[in-house]
Amino acid sequence: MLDKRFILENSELVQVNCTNRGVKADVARFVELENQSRQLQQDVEELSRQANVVSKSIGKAKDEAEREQRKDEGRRLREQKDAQQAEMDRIAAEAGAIYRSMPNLTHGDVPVGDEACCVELRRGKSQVRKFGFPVLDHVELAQQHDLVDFEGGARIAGNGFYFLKNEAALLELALQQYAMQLLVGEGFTPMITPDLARGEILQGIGFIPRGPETQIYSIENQDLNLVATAEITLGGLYSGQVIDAEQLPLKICGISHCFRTEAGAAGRASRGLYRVHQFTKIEMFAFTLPDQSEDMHNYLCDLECQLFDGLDIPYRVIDTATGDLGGPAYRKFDLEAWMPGRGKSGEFGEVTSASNCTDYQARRLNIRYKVKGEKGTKFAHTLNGTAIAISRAMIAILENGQQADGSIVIPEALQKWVGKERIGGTA
RNA sequence: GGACGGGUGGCAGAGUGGUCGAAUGCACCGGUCUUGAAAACCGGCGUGCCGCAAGGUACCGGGGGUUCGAAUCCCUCCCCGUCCGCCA
Repeated sequence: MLDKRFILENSELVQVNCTNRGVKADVARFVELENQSRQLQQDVEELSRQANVVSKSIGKAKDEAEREQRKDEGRRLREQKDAQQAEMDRIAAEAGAIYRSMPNLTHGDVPVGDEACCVELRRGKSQVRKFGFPVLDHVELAQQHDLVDFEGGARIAGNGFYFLKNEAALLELALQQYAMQLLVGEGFTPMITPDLARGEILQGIGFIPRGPETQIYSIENQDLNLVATAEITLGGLYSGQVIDAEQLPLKICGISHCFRTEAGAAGRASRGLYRVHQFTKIEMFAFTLPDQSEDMHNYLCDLECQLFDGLDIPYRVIDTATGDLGGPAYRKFDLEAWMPGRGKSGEFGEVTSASNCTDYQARRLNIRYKVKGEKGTKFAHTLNGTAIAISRAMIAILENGQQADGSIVIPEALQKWVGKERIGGTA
């Protein structure tokens, strides 16, 4: 959420930002309602004050008659207050709906426009390979080497679920180790998080549990939801907390399973492991002071590059355009890995994303920091970035590693955990 | 899952219907004393919102209720502890 005072003082700017980001929010209407609500708030407080004065005088009343008369007066004042309050609540509810729909502000360098306007910032170290043989996609490779059981997954949980098998199962664990080791070395606190979270936490991060549009699986009869990312649990971990400023920036990385209904998504682009209902993800999360978040954002992106360079996977980094940004993000960098088997002759496919959410999530989740010796508290900045989303990384590894003899070379960095250099072949 | 006991400021902990945003201690900040430090003493010290300010208002785990008035009484949910049951 944005700072309300900022919206009131910069309503045109906020309206333009909403438009750029493809959000229909009537900022002028919000300002009108907010001003009305504030006026009513003052009236309510004045009536409360009067009623409080009356209440306090009752204890000191000299006789029963006076007490009764004061009680009547108090009752009358509280009734007036309640009426004003009801009016205020009604207006505040309408204002709140608009307020909650407003996306975060946007970094000045972010390209304005839709997906086509996204800007490529850089490329990874590894070059896109030229294959001297017919390229297979990861589904075919997995079938050849018995790595993924899609039919079994469908039988027990439905389309979009799968069993990782043989080297693929070992690859998942290897990728977890690989990412966690690197991040721990960078000073991140490693965590394994709950896979379920309360609705309130999901909403604070910016997800909408339940309802017709939801991407979230929910537990029946309980306020629990399967998480779509560890961003939810890691960000939620500090909800309602006040952090000492000296402790910032705070860097944590967490492994969770991620569950997504992916309603409406289908087709060749989501074949195989690309768009699934469950996968494992290692996520980076950071809490920072406001003036640290931009550097942290670049740092998280650098780490993602380091991770994929270390796997010898070609990729490009994209500065996501305004129309493609989610509500909480101030700026978002995506890593798109080269997937040789994707599309007609290979395509880039999103494997990670790093977002700077500035104080947008912190305001919703009430995550603040306090500077020693200074009065009051301020909202921290939050950032999140994918370290490794296993299923997508798996696609890139299998497809980029395939050889003319049908074997698949395992990236050197993972070999010690998988226990071999290649999958299949004569070696 | 069942029974009981709890949830109060950074921490500990008093407060069971009004004079309570809340005693006291510790921690923290400023000062006196001291060559310096410690100790001692003096003063300050929660958060949000409205307001230039004075001040007002709200907040004692969350939500709702009773009452002129709720940290205090009632309902409900969440969490923590102890015991019992079950169990990787």
